[in-house]
Amino acid sequence: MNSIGEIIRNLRTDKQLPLRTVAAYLDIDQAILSRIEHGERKATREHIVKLAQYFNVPEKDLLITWLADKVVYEVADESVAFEVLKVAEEKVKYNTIK
Amino acid sequence: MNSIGEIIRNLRTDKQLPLRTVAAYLDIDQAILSRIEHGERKATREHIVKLAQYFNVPEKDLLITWLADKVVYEVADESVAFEVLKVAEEKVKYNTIK
DNA sequence: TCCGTTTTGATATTTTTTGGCAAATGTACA
DNA sequence: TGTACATTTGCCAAAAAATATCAAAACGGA
Repeated sequence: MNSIGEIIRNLRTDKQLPLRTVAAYLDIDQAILSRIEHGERKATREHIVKLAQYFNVPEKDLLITWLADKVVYEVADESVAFEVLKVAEEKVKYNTIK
Repeated sequence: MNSIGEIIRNLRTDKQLPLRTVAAYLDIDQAILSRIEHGERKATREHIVKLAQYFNVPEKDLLITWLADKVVYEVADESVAFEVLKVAEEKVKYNTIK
């Protein structure tokens, strides 16, 4: 169960690219990309989209992981985390029907 | 499937209390409470805790609804919303084991 | 040790969140 | 309609959080 940061790092290191190169492509400081890979910063949606293109992986997959991480971040440290997600699911279902 | 705002409003109107009174208890402007009830503002965790005490309802229930709304807000408008929540669930499970 | 890469600290900047005030609007009722 | 009270809304200010930048420190292989 990899975090979005771990996935990005794997994609990058598999191609043996330095932070500098990928960061340049994203037009951000390499320090930021380093922090994103470590989960200390959140990537933006644009970053995710660009990375999917850059590494030629399905954008959808990357977006799902990215969003899931954001959701987990919201409920982390909550003892009721699981219940919250269940309720959220019902709400999403309900909203899509309407 | 009521939103946290609707629940708060129901609790308040059931007791026939004006915004002013409840807002004073929360130590916020009544305008803010009005917006919270309409979902235009997010309540803080403290607000939720105080409201549970004030209306004598289980804090846990209110917190779950509050958090679920926040989660739904994160993934709303996402076609992959449901998948995101499923992935988030697995991540939460995985984290609690660790 | 040297060199390229990565991480981290300090700080600046921007964005988001939160709140307050006052005016406008709504509502019930004499 | 007029009045009293409740609610909503627009606009702005303050506080908090997120984000970016730079430079220096730390790391790791040759």
